[in-house]
Amino acid sequence: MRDVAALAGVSLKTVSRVVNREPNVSAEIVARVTRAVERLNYRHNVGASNLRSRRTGVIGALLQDVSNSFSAGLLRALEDVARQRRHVVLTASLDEEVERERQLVGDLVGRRVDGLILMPATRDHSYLAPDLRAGLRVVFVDRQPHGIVTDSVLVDNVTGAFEATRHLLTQGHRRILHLGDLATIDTAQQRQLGYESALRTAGIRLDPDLVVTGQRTSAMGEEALLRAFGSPSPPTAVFASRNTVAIGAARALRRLGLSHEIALVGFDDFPLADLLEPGLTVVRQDVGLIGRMAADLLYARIDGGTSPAERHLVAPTLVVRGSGEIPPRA
Amino acid sequence: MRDVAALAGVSLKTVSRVVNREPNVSAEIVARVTRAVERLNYRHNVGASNLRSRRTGVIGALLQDVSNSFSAGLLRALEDVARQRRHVVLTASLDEEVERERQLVGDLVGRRVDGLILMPATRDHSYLAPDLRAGLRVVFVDRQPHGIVTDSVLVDNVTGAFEATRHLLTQGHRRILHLGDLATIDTAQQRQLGYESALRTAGIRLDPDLVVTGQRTSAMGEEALLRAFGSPSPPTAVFASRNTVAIGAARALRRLGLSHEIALVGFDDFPLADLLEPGLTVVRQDVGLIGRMAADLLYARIDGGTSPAERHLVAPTLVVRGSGEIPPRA
DNA sequence: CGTGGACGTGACAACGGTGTCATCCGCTGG
DNA sequence: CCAGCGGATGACACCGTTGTCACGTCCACG
Repeated sequence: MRDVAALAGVSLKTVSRVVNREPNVSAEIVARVTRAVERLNYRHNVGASNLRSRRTGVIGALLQDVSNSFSAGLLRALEDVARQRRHVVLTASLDEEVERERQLVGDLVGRRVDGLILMPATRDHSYLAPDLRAGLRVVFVDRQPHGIVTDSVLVDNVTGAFEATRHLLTQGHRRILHLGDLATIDTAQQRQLGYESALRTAGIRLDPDLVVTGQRTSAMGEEALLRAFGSPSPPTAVFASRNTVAIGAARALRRLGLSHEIALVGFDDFPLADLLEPGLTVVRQDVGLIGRMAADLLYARIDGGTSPAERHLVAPTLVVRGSGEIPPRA
Repeated sequence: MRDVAALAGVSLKTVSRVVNREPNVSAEIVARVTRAVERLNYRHNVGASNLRSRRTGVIGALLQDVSNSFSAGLLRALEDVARQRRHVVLTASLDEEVERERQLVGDLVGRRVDGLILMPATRDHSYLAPDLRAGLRVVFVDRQPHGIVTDSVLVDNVTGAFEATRHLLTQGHRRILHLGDLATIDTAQQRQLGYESALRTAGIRLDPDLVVTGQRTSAMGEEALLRAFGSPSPPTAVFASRNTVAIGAARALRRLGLSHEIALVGFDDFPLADLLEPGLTVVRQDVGLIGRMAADLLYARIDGGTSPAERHLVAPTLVVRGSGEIPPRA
């Protein structure tokens, strides 16, 4: 920058003005500085600039796993909102690891991100309190904040799971297997709640053998389903509480030759669910919408918004495609 | 930091030493400083630190679209390598937009990223030359650098497409529809080359009506396929040069009730391809491997490596699942 | 014709750290 | 006994910008 100033015959401050497109610089000087910038291949140092001006133009996104279609879709939506502000996004995957979340939050705060989108792996978020007090803006996505008060965008998992289960009950199913995620995860608990509540509403006693938790990967889902069908009184329908697990379940049913005999409903849509045979009936969460809402909340804070923390609940919708409409075997 | 130093009764420099875990600080002082850091909720300002120490611990990843499974998988692999260095990743999607690439590269360079992974949207990369001369490290992924010399990790698209096409020819197909991506994209050209070369090798004249380019989305692929099957002499097999397009093609075949009559091979695997009916035969690129190789190349440079630019070619593999093994109709 | 205000520009001190070097101390070895 | 050396600590300049304020010029207005 010093060189640019020298070449253009102006002061550092004037170069700064031109580079930042500040008003009240004469057209001739703008031209001279611009020429010098190009001649010298000058690259404005954003980091140094941030140091003085106290905003980095970076938002952080700590998601579950960016290679999963849910997180990836969310990231993309965040990016699109950020781009309009000429902001940029720092991402990382937490993989449900508590320690990693702590460490990455610390890192991003140290980098003075302007805001943070968090899909937490932890259950207790009070560790964020000091940073929040110091002005950190955080929006939780998909999972509730515990122990602190901050904005969040959540999916109504209870209702979604309730609807999914009721849909199966309506077809006449009475033995519905629930393949649940890690019991420590907020959303997994809520989905199980919805499942149980639907059964209760229908006057059906919960069979603990029909609830399997701790399912994460498609391989686990596949195995769990095979196991359930090895039992003396197998279920006639399956409710998988996660996209990967639903995929595993579909794969297992295929192996057993039961794709058209056993009903299956998944939580969370994914590309191609419509192309399976039968098409997979799912509860869909609108990732694009969720991402945009979260980003909008965050930017409202960044713009100085100071209203009480908001909690937005997005309603999932049941997408009927065939797999969930199979009646129980005679 | 000043406050921490005061509370601990040491100099700024000593706080800096403790925070950076430098050796040769007495255990007692480390303890005192650490206590002060905690008491004051001090957060080390990474940006300020970078200013003096000239490395940011950030790498940039400019990909095609982070919500696409290929880019997302790549990103995840990059992230994993970066994490081992305690580095962090700035990501953005280019959507094949030339101007966006220019702008984002400029932004990331301005932010002084330690290195850049680029899956370019542009065809001419000479605009990077000044930055390269100034020390920027860039590794190209999936697409070749043009007009500059730098590391790259590419997939052998010609061979992949050749194999895919030959596979169809082996089943006896003679009229193979090729659904290609934008003709401006490197990989799309190569795939078309592989397709043509396989036909030539088999002694078959290229029918220009059987080559459709400019296909990007699944909707476009679906439509293009329907159009092709509206013609008087429809193809008996389809080679789709992109995952989204293959999905669209599969959807169209389903609509036409031809899933089991017309052979289909796609380029680029995706989750669930095995669960379609019939399973989708694809040419698979190992995203995890590609990502890791790219990151390793980048870090070799960041570590000071100064060998001539390397060009790595990853061989794709044909994954046989059923859709590609359908013989032509009698 | 004097004065006040808008405009264009620059000097200077931050921003929050770290590299460099000097200083002091205790210990080793000739 | 002392030169010499390595370990622990601090002073200070500097990293590349921008906020603040001061200054000079020009013009409009009473």
